[in-house]
Amino acid sequence: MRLSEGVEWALHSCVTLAWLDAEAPVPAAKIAEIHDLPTAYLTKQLQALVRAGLVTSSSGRRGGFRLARPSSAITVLEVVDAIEGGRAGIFGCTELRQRGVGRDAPPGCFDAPCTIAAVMESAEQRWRDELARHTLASIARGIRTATPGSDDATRVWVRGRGSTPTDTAGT
Amino acid sequence: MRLSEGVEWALHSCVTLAWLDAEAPVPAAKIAEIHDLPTAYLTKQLQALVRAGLVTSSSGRRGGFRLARPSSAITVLEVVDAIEGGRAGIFGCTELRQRGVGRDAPPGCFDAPCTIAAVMESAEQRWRDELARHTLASIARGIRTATPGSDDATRVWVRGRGSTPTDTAGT
DNA sequence: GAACGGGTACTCGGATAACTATTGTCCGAGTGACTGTGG
DNA sequence: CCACAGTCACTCGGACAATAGTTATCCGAGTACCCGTTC
Repeated sequence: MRLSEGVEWALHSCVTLAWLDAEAPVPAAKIAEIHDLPTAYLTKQLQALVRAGLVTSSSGRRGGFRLARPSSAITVLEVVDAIEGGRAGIFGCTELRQRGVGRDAPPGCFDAPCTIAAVMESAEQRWRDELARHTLASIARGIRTATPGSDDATRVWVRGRGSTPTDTAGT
Repeated sequence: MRLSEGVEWALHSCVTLAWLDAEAPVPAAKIAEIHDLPTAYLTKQLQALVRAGLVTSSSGRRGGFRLARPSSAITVLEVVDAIEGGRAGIFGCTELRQRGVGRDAPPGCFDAPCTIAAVMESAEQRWRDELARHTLASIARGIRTATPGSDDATRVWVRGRGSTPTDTAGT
C-alpha cells in the first residue's frame, strides 16, 4: 500500500513543464537532469502521461514534452490516475461474504453492496475529492509562495545549461 | 497502489470475531473455513492484528482469537494500519525538490514542507479520517441491516460444524 | 469419591519458498533541423 | 541570392532484465484439556 514513486516524479515534472513549456517542448533528458533522475525510467512515466492525454510529445531534433492543457485545467488526481493506470480502486472487494458460510445464504441477500467495501469506497472517494481540488497551477503557486523565484531559477538554470548549438556557436 | 488483500480478510475476520467471541475464542482454522480462505496465510494476518493489540490470542486446546476491545472501540483505520504495518504514509516524499536544480538554491528555501507532499498528505488525512469514523460495530450493524440474521446464521453454522468432541460424542 | 500426574491433541508463531508488481535499462524507429549543392 | 535534396543528430517509444514486496506454505514450540492412576 504505497503510491508508486513515479507519481512524485510525474508531479514534479508536470510543475516543471508548467514553468517551461511556454518557450519550447522540454526533452525528457532535460527534465531528468533538473530533478537528478534516471532519464529512461522518467520517460516511462511521461509516456503514461501522454497516454492519459495530459501532456503531448513531439519527436525530432527540437522535440520534447509539453502540457496538453493549461496547468489550471490539470488536477493532481488526473496525474495520479495516469501513473497508477487508472485502477478501479484502492480496495478490491472480492465478495468474500459470498464464500464459505455465505454460500448457504438465500438468494437476494447480496443485492446491496458489501458494507466493508462501501466504507473503503467512501474513504477513497474523500481521498480522490481532495486530490481533484488541487491543480498543477495551484501547486505551482504554492511552490512559488514557499520559495519565491524558483520558477525563474529553473528557467535560468535550463537556459544556462542549454545545449542549443546556436548559443554555443555564438561566442 | 493497491491495498493488501489481507486487509479485506482481516476486516471480515474481525466482524466474525465480533459476532462469535462472546462465546469462546475462535481458532484461525474456523475463521478460515467460514470465509473459505487458506488457514496459514490468514493466521499471518491475525498475528498482525495481535501485534497491533486489536485482538488477543490464546493457545492450547480451546485456544483461538478474540477481540481485545469492544467492537465499538476498534476503528477500520486501526485494522488497516495493523495489516499495512502502520506505514508512514501513502505518498513517500523523497524531497525531489532538493536534488538537481534544487542544489543551487540558497539555504532556508526548504524550511516549509514540500507543496506536493502537503497536498498528498492532506488527501491521505481525509482518507484516514473517513476510515476512523467507522468501527467494527458500525460495520457489523450495516451488515445486519443489509442481510438480517447473518450473525445468527454464522453462529449456527459454526456450531453445526462444531468439532467439539463432547457434542459429537453425545449422539 | 477426589486429587494428581502423564499423555495427547490442538493451538499459535515464526521461518521458509513461489509469485507478482514495481523499478530500472537498453536499443530501434521516426522526425525535424542543418548543410551543401544547384539553379 | 533562393530553393531543394540529402544527411545527420536528436527525440520518443516499446521491448527486455533486476529487484522488492506481496502471497502462500510448512513445520516447530507451547498449552490446556482429558484420561488413567493413586490415595
